[in-house]
Amino acid sequence: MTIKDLAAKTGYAVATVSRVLNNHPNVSEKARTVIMQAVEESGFQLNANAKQLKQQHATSILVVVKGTGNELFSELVESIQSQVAETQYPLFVDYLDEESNEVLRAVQLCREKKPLGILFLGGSSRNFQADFGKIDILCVVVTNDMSHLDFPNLSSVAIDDREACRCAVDTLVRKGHRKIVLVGGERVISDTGRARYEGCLESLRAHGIPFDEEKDYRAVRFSYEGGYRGAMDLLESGREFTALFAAADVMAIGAIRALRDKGLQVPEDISVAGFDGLHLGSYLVPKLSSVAQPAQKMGRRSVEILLACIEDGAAAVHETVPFAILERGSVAPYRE
Amino acid sequence: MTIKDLAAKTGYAVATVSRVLNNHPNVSEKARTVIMQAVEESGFQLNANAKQLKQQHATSILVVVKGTGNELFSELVESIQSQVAETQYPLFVDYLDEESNEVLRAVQLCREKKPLGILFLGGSSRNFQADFGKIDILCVVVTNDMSHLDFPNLSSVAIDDREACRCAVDTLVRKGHRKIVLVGGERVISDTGRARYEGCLESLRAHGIPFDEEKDYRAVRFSYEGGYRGAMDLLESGREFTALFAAADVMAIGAIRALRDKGLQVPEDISVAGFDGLHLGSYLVPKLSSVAQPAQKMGRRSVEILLACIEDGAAAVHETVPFAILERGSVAPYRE
DNA sequence: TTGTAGGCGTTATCAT
DNA sequence: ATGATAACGCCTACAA
Repeated sequence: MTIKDLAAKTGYAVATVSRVLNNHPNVSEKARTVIMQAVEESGFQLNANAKQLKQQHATSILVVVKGTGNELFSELVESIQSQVAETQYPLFVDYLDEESNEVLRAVQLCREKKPLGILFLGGSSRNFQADFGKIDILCVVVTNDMSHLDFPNLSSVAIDDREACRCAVDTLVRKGHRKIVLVGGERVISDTGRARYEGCLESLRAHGIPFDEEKDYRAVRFSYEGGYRGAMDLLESGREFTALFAAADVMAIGAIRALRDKGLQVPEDISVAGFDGLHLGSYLVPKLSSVAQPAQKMGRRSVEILLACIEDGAAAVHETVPFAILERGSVAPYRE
Repeated sequence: MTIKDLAAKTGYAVATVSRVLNNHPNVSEKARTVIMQAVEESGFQLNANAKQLKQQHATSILVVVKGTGNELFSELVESIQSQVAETQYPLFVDYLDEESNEVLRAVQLCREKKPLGILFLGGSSRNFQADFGKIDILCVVVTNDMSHLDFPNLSSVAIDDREACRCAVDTLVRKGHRKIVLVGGERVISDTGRARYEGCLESLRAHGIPFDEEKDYRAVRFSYEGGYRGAMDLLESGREFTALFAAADVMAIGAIRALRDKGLQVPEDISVAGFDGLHLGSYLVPKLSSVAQPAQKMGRRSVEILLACIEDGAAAVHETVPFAILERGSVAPYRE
């Protein structure tokens, strides 16, 4: 079934059928009615390949997600999906593992699908620096700030990771903790890892709390296993501490498991705080103290920004959204 | 850049260029070398739209995932991705929310992308019954058994949910529990919900343990919140029990939170077991007893089956893969 | 082994 | 307001 068949069936020309199908002006009420009815009856659908071949680009929006099985990204995807569903644009989601280069992947996807725009969930500024020049469509990266990059077609929306970590560690200090250790990301590789590390250090420094990178920090992967290993390593190094801050909730969960495996109670013996504010955290025992990234809001804003750029030619923006400190059961005041 | 440009550049005709690009026979070594080099240089890529428009179908494989943020499915997707990456076929992943009709979505995707085959992660037999007839390409559903459906182009690979639940409840009984309550899925809507429920009942019945659906069962959504509500409801009904079986790990996690909110300890006061065997479970405190679905294996088999059907014209099969009972800390022997 | 040419389903330009 | 028709980039008989 093609528009040719539809034309034959209704007695109109293909051009008219095409006009109706695309809501173009300059079609009589009558033609519209007749043709639409034929469309209903036959369940006809335009051939996307032919359409895109002709138009040289799709009307779709792409989401490139870096890392499968990331709960924060899942929430983000859901938010984005419901947001985009209200528009006319089809949405495609593409998942890569954490190690892949999201920008190179996007370059490829652009050639293949010629989408209107791309939403990146996560991304490394190193990759963008190197290869984003090859991309000429509108993009926004969510979750990582890219304001230092200055591409005219690249926006970003994120929380201030550094500031958020500063606040998170502040709460630990405010509760009396002075021996604090950190489990975080690889600072050289991960922008997020670096920003969060620096935020933590700022707080520590501001409070005059000594910190020895060698002894008090472990760089691991953003996973349960990473958190477990990092904490275990710290524990077995013999370093003493009363609080552990993990740069992600999944790491915090792994760390708690490690503490328990060493016979320590959370938060009685050691306080633990995480980062991300996953829903999961509020179901754990004890509930996980964390820093909430507003997934709903970030998803919504990223779509709004992208659409503004696409539809109204708005300029790229770099938006910082507010985080929230979640003080819950896994952190207790320090007591002798 | 098109094959026409490539033809002009190399002095060959478009047909020859096309042949080289598609690995057709009947091209001279020389032509192949010259053209491939030009391709390398220019970074040329075929226009998928034109190709598919012409061929009337793509060479891609589609994964339709029912439910975002499902850790088991994430593991499955990863397994499938790495498996398919070794082949020539491009892979596309499409996510729907739990309520959408995956078959209707697939019908639409077939029209749009004309893929070679589809892998369904999750799916309701009701939807397949109603609309799978409209799909004429090869499919396999993973995680749900579809052997009762008898479509010649539909395979499935799954564990035996019923038997797995029977075994899981058996272990509870073997540990002395006689007052067991269940939090599961909506049996009318969800095949999985029903199969698991029935498996539990079989075990209970076999051991002569009384069970009152009204009082001992709560049907909820497959989520933390669902598990929380289900358990809370049971708790507040005043029903006495020593063990709770949840038809999914996420439900079990929610249930444990509810128990703790009521001042009960797991497993000291109440034992809890879940289902799915998520990695997360082994990091929780206490570690979650569960039934492991072999994500790696299911992913691998589903791809193997699909490729066998596509490439060798193999017949549809319905495969049952083994599950494993994970006995861990959240279940304790019953003691007076 | 290589080249020529028609057509896949659609949109858009130009007439009418 | 409607119709005829030329592309879009590719594949594939068919011809050479």
